Amino acid sequence: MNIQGFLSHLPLFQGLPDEELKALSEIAVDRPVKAGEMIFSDGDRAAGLNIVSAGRVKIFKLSPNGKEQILHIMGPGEPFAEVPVFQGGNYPANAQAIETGRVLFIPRDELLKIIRKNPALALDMLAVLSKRLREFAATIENLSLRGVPERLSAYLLHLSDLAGGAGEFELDIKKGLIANLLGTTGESLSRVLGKMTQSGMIRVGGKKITILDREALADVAAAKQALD
Amino acid sequence: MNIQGFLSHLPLFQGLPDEELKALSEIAVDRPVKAGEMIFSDGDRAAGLNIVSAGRVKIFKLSPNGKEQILHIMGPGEPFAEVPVFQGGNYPANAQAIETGRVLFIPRDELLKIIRKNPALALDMLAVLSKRLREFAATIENLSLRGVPERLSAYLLHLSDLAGGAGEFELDIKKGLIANLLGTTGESLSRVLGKMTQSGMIRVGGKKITILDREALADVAAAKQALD
DNA sequence: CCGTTTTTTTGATCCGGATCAAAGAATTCC
DNA sequence: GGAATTCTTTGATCCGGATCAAAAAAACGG
Repeated sequence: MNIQGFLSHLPLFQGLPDEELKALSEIAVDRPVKAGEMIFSDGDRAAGLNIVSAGRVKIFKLSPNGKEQILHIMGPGEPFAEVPVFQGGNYPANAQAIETGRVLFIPRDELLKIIRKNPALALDMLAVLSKRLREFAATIENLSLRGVPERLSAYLLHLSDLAGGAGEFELDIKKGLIANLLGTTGESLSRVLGKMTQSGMIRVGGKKITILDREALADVAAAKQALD
Repeated sequence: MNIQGFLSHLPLFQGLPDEELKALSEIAVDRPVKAGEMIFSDGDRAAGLNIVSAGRVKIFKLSPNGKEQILHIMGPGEPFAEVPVFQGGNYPANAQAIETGRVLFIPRDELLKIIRKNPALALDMLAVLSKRLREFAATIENLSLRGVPERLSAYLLHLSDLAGGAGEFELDIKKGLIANLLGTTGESLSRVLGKMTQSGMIRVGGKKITILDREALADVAAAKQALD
């Protein structure tokens, strides 16, 4: 498919003149990635902006002993690794495809050139980074100040919201990944889901989650009510 | 003192034409804050950018039961609360003066207007936000993947670096605050400092820290060596 | 400078959640 | 569609670090 067409639909590039889009699309490279393939590693020298064009990508940190903390899971249309574009230096985390897909790459210099000429694009990028900062602040708050039950119930409520407030929805990724995203382990996640089921807040059937008592779940998320 | 002069020395506003600086300084408000005074609270509607002009300010999150996680400690010349400038909405955390000082405030609309006209300023802001994202990513990594001894030794080595690599330096803030910045408690911090002293890595005299075995401390920071 | 308040240290205990191990489900892939 | 791999659950145990309590040390204010 056509790169320029793809770029023109991204929120990030709204309002960018066609000629700039064309310039971008001519230097952009859209490469296929296989599920499990590393896209870059923490500390690698960074040369530009990446955008998921198909599939999904996880951005994560690893501990010396192999524990993983996922920072983001990016889907089609989402840019990642913006930081080194504006700061130079190297990638601050690892990126790996969790599904077979494609990743588009735009070299740093070209992008900066176009940003310098288009203040609107600069403001869009500022908004993107601001959004990431808010998400990171929430993650820090979760890790430091909240327990696993709080984080998980908030996550489930969030998924429900994404599904239009539906009482029934599918987990978007496998449970082990959710655990690493929430800063816990698969085992703990499984146990907490079990407790939520026992206390009648949810029903779990494989990847399908049914919220039975949204009120109670919200109370757990807000630490107003303990599980168990 | 003169606001325009102050602004003109900030890295953020380097290269901004005098006329723009003048415009900014005319709408900026520099107000005194007392030690312990709240500057804004999490969730407050945000109306502009803040910059510490004297003293120090802590940016932090609170848990329902009062535990505090410090996100940043900002000193003179450092901007804070940039996020809502580009995203709108409300402040994502609390800000409180930890020393008597002054805080300068620039209304959002004016700042945006000037950024739109000055791409260089936009790129500077992008670099500032990128730096914050790197710091947050490091904080998430610390909280999720590293223990208190790792975080504390890295923090001490960092302070030593700031002091030009000196083997002896002063803690810049009181120990309870360091604990909250590292995501732990005063008690735990005290115990870890005790162990580091026992094993001969450092000497502690009130706020004065002497690094006796930098090598060992670096190994603890990298989780290559356990304490105890 | 002395009494008061705030910080820091030390000790004892407790708890959430990680880890280890193994069984049970669900996917994947010829 | 059946064997193999990968995920998830469940059970038992362990450990880092929080919490509670109280003493000791510093910092502060009059």
